[in-house]
Amino acid sequence: MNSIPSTYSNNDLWSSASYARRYATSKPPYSYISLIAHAINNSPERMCTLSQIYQYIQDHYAYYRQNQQRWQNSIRHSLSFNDCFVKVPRHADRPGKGSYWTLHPDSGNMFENGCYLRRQKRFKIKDKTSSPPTEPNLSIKTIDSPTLPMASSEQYFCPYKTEYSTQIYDSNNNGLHYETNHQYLFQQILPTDATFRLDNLFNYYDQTDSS
DNA sequence: GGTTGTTTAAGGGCCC
DNA sequence: GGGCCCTTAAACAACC
Repeated sequence: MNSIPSTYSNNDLWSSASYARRYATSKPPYSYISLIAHAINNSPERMCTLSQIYQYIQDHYAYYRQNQQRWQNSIRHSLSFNDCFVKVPRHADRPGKGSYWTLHPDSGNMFENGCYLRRQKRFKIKDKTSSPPTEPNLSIKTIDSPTLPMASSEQYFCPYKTEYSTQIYDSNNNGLHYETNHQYLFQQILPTDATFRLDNLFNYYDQTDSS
């Protein structure tokens, strides 16, 4: 990885065409986890499909327009392997391939030490079957729904799907029977939420391909 | 058949 | 040195 010359400020870093050409194809100093997180955070609904994550990374970093099979496999592995990424089922109104991916609300700022290549500590969910975690700046909304509602004006996070049985009396058939239902718990992100902002640090790299 | 998602394994690098 | 994190590769299943 080529280092950034100290003679350049962030503002004029990419104003040099030759510099941009030289560094646009070098590997960005971010781990796949930070790239995925940034793609998610920069999406309007703070959730992305896998293909949207691919697209975001390729759009912003020329380096990832090559050897796609290699890094895309790594992206998929990162999404599955890391608890900080949560899979969100597609809404029935939005048919298509693959689920949406979002950040676990408790993952917070995983790169608060300023290093985007290696986290201080990997985020892990202690007990995946327990109730959703809470944070002071989050409010919990409980919605009875078999599918995930996609609200455009509100941000929903973290679909904790639970299954429960309801006792139903049907006089026409055999009386009592049980019906299995699903319920989702959502964490709604309030406007004051400011977790995981990588914007500043990503700024100069985001400009690489606009040249 | 291609894409998506999961899992396992190995190797390199960083930190205590 | 050991533990942890990250990357890469690969195999496989499920889905569209």
